[in-house]
Amino acid sequence: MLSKKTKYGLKALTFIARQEDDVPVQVGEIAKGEQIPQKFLESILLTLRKAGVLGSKKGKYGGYYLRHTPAEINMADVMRVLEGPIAMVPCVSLNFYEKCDDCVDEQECSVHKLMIQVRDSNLNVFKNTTLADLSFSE
Amino acid sequence: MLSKKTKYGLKALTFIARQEDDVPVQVGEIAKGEQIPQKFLESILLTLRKAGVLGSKKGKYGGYYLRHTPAEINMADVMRVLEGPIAMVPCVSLNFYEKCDDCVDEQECSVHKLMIQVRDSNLNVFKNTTLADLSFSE
DNA sequence: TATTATTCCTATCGATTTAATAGGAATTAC
DNA sequence: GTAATTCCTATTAAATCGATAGGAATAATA
Repeated sequence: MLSKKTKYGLKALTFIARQEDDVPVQVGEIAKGEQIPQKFLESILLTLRKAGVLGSKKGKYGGYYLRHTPAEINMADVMRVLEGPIAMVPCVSLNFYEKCDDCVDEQECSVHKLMIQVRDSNLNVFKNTTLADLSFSE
Repeated sequence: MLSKKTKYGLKALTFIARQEDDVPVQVGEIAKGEQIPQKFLESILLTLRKAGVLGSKKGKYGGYYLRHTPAEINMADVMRVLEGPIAMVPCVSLNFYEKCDDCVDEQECSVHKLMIQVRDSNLNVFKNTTLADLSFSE
């Protein structure tokens, strides 16, 4: 299951990407527009900012803005920030690899074999989908 | 993350598929061979039996066996039994569709767009991978 | 028929994760 | 100096996960 955190995060990014103006978008505005609990959204946007996806302006009339153009923001990066590793098991993760305790021969492990394929297939989707693809009708 | 339930279930299926003989395989044997808590494995194999993937023989010298040949068992079916719906959100699930509460226009929803692609890509992998692919070296 | 070994079933438990809330500090525009 | 906003930390309630416990039902075999 996709976490609410990721769902909200994606919606918020889309909301910001769809803004015409160049002024920062406020959390309250996004929360209202996308039906997201404001305090929860605050923490999510904070995470995205710390990861370098969003920038922020503090104080009155502050808010969040994209650090790059929507077409430059790919879902592999975003998903890693919001949802964690793309691989379903650590033993096939490119960025967070960990050996299984139990597994004797990784190459012979059926789970490993299957999850390698799932990882590749998902990575392909995420890498080739940008925030622009999600934000604008084609 | 892949649940332990699914991981153990896949390993157990592979273990059974690799058996030469035609005699039922006992839970204890699989648990020992694959380092899986026996009681936990019991409940998993029960689930697989109720779903029609495995058959069982009760009583002394009983155990579990595949209801079909490994080449006939595809991962889409197995994953749905063990891990639940393949889609990451109900609004893109083919077998368990549910409308989002919040979402006004499904076609315009960024999450929807992305998750459709993920579903298709995963489904493609799962449908085209059989237990035989996972169980035997090529 | 008694014994033994196995699947089958239900219930429970502890730990972890998730989703959300609370309260206020720090910062900035005006 | 005031109002509005992001930023930070802590807490909580509910759900899920992984595992365990105990025993009923069933079947082989001596």
